[in-house]
Amino acid sequence: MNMRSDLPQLLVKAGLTILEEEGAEGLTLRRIAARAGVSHAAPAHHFGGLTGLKNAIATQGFQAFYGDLVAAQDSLPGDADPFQRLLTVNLAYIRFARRHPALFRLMFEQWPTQDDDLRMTAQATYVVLHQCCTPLVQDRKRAPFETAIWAMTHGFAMLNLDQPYPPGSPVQMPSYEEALRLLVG
Amino acid sequence: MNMRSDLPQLLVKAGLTILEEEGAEGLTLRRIAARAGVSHAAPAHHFGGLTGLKNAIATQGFQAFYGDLVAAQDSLPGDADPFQRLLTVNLAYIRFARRHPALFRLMFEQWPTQDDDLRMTAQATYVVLHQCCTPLVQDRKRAPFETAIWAMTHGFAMLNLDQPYPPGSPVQMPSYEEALRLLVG
DNA sequence: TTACTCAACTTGACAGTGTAAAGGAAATCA
DNA sequence: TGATTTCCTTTACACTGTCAAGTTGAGTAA
Repeated sequence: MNMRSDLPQLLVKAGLTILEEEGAEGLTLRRIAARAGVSHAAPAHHFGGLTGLKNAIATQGFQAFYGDLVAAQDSLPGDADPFQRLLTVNLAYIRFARRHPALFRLMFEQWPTQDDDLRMTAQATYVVLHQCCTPLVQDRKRAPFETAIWAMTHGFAMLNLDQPYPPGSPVQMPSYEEALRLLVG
Repeated sequence: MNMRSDLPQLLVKAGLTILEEEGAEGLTLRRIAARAGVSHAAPAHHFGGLTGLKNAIATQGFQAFYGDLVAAQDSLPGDADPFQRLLTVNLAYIRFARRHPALFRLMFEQWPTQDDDLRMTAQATYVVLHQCCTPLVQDRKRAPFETAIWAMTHGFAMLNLDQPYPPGSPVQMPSYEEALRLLVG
């Protein structure tokens, strides 16, 4: 083990910081390395290249994402109304996207990959949504119902990424609850 | 007017071709210029820089997108079932995204911009969806209903961009009809 | 015709980018 | 001790966007 305890983790963290502060354009091997205080070739050594580092950053992003969703789920009592639980979790989904637009974009750009860590971390996130949907399925078919909810939430998040509060836009945060109600019934 | 009739249009077309053939990574001022047979600084002259050229490409993309949606709408007789009409248009939406994933991503990345051409072209696209939703609103509130449908369709398209046909994924093309049916009733 | 203007490019230079090869330094191992 | 491996640096290279300056050629006015 080297003097600095864990350079890969340090690099991922530097990448996340840059992503928040400067957006996707600033996410550069050399700038990440500079912020971590190492030479520009160090990241490539640990992650194989820019793609590998992006995958690692996306993986960490999905972990934080998962944490937010679980926290939202746990913020309600166990006997809470299933609709309120689903709404709360999905609003956390959308809020994460709005708070970390560059990271959110990166996550779902890197998502289709061979990287097993990234794929499995992303899949773990979906389980939360799946659990929230289950008690609401009722007499519907499970798969299309889940698909509809996930797609609607993800689309809502995507369309609100960079246009946070456009007055005339048909997509606005407050209307998500009504939209979800239309679907769940 | 120069010998070559319309270089800006030629550059946009070259960009679209590169986007289809090589994806977003190939979309470079210099490669676009090379494919159009001009010097590497010519694009910057006409579009002010890479951003301007990307905006122009995205605008053209939205025009093609609009054309696909209108064609889908017109493929049905005037007295067709409103649900079938909405479904047909939305499947065209999703199919466009699947056929041109890199362009689709670019379009919605450049979408939040000051470029009036791009913004207005993109907005024209939404009108098609709006029209298809109208006869299905019934006793619901219009805005959340439209939002729900658009978000679901867009999310579906996004989640199917790069994972075209994953066997186990909860998101699959055939299930969109069922998902839409859940929402429209 | 001649001189001027101006838009449409080209050329050249520059800082910044990812990647790869080679080297070094220090820890680990035999 | 000597050899090896891991971690990282240095160096080099091709490629990128942008900028400034130069070129070209067609129109315009005198």
